[in-house]
Amino acid sequence: MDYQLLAELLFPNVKKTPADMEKEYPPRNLPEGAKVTRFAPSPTGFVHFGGLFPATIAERLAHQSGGVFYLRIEDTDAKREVTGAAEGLIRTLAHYGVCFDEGAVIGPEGGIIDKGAYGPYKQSQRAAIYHIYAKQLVREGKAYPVFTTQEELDELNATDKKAEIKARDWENEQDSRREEQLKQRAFTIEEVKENLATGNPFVLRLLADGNPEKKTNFTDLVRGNLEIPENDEDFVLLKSDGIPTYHFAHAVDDHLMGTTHVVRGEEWLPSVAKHIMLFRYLGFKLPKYMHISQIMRLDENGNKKKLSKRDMGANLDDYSRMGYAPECVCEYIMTLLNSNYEEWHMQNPEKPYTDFPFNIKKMSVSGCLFDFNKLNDVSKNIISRMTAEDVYAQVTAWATANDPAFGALLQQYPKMATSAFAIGRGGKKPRKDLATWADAKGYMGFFFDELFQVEDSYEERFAKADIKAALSAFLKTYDPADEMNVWFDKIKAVAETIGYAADMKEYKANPESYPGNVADVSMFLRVAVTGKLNSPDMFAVMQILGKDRVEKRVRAMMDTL
RNA sequence: GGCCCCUUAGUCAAACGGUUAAGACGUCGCCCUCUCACGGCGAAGAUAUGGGUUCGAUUCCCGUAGGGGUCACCA
Repeated sequence: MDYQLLAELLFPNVKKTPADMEKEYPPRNLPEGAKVTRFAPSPTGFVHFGGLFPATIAERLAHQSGGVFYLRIEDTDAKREVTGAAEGLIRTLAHYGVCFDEGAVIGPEGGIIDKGAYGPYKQSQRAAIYHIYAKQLVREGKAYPVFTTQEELDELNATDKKAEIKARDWENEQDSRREEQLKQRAFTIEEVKENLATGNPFVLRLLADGNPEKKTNFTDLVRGNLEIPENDEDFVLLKSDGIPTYHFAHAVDDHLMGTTHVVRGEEWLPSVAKHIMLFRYLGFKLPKYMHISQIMRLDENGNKKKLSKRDMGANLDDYSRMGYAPECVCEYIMTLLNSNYEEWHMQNPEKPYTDFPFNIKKMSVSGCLFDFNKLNDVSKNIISRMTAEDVYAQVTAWATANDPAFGALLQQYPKMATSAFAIGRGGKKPRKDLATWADAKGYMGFFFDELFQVEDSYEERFAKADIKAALSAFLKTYDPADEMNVWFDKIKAVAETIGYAADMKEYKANPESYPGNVADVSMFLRVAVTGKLNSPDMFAVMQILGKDRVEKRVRAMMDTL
């Protein structure tokens, strides 16, 4: 077989050589030890929560080492591409603090443009580059074409690949596949000419020289030394539309763009043998690989399952909608990525997570389960350390987008709302009431007359007459100018006037001697004023609500008794 | 089904041959307390399993089971 001729027949328009490309993409001028990493999503929809893991790791590795972190859009499958997905993806990642030094960015008029000298960063714009290497492989007898007629191709495209794969008979597949492969390898130049003349499309396949009985050693930075069988599959390099598959694009792009560390999901682990072979065929240096475990969820049988598209919390944007602050999600991810993060954070509570010395060696190999409890805990801690002004601003921004009526109230009464958020804030032991901005409404919505309603009711063991008497007595002595101690002494006095214990210790010593105590009286007031059995400090609440509101609500409650 | 990866409490995880097997979240109890939240103290709760190697195994090796991934002209 004349491979030189074959290469010319297949790629008549390709004039450049790999050597030309090396000149166009010179090695990066970076300090010793600097890592070049990338995030390379395909624009098929939203950013998956699981995608934030490799993205965060890649970002940390690059920026901690003084290297480069870039974004490459892997849009090689036109069928699955969703318009606008790439832009959405960039925006979402930026929201989570994942920012790129180079690569695809949103242009001034929208759309994706390039930034950096190693582009284009959209694979659909790199077809000519891939063809240079494809031609080279053909020339060296390492790749060959397989033709199909247009009708066959249409038929192929019409089938549901996913369903087809599921229905496959794996047990008997092996031999027939091998046979088919050998048949496809045997062809003549004349046949190629004929096919080209009739305009039949072809895919370019790699001529695999591996023996799956033999194992290659491979070192993964998180998983350690692995033994993997050599590749013997003539996998597709170029699809019939001339666009490369992931494998081929990965090799060419990561080589040309100077990627030193490939961070990707563990679903790529079985493909590593293919990549090792491809890099060898192309004469490229193999980058270092890190295969990250998937994030899991629990299915209805209690088994771990990959967090998939449909699942709650799979879409990163869901967290914004649920009212989680991005830094809370990021910090939660850090706790999963490096288990010593929490310890570090306790010692450095004021430092941002980007100051944490992220360490590959501390990464866990097994896939972890998503835990909302932990996220909420992390989140409550972060929010508890924010100022009331910040909380007000964030809650207002969230509510304006997600709960407009509530948002409008927050904007209408900024002072009252901020004061409400200030209760128990600051100091060594701040309250931890909010895990999400969405929690705010339930926590302090009662401050607004527009939202106030009596949600909880009194226990039946309390005589309505007692409650009414207590509320009435309270109104007689209530003075908003009182200090807290004076205020509370008055509550105690109210308790006494209706025969309830004013002193809790005394009450606990002889609970049977009293129908109730001062805590119960406080509860009568609390329900009247906040509509709930639980609320922040009553004194602070009344201070913020003001005399008119307090009295109005207490009177309204008395009318219902 | 083949191949690959994984396996310490409900969850996330320390312990890189010798510990009473850390810690955090969650759960429960007690204390503080005008409720809740916070905080303090405490409790329950784990090395999947069977064999080796070793004076000694959570740790090393082999088998078994379970879980996950993958086997496209998808990434």
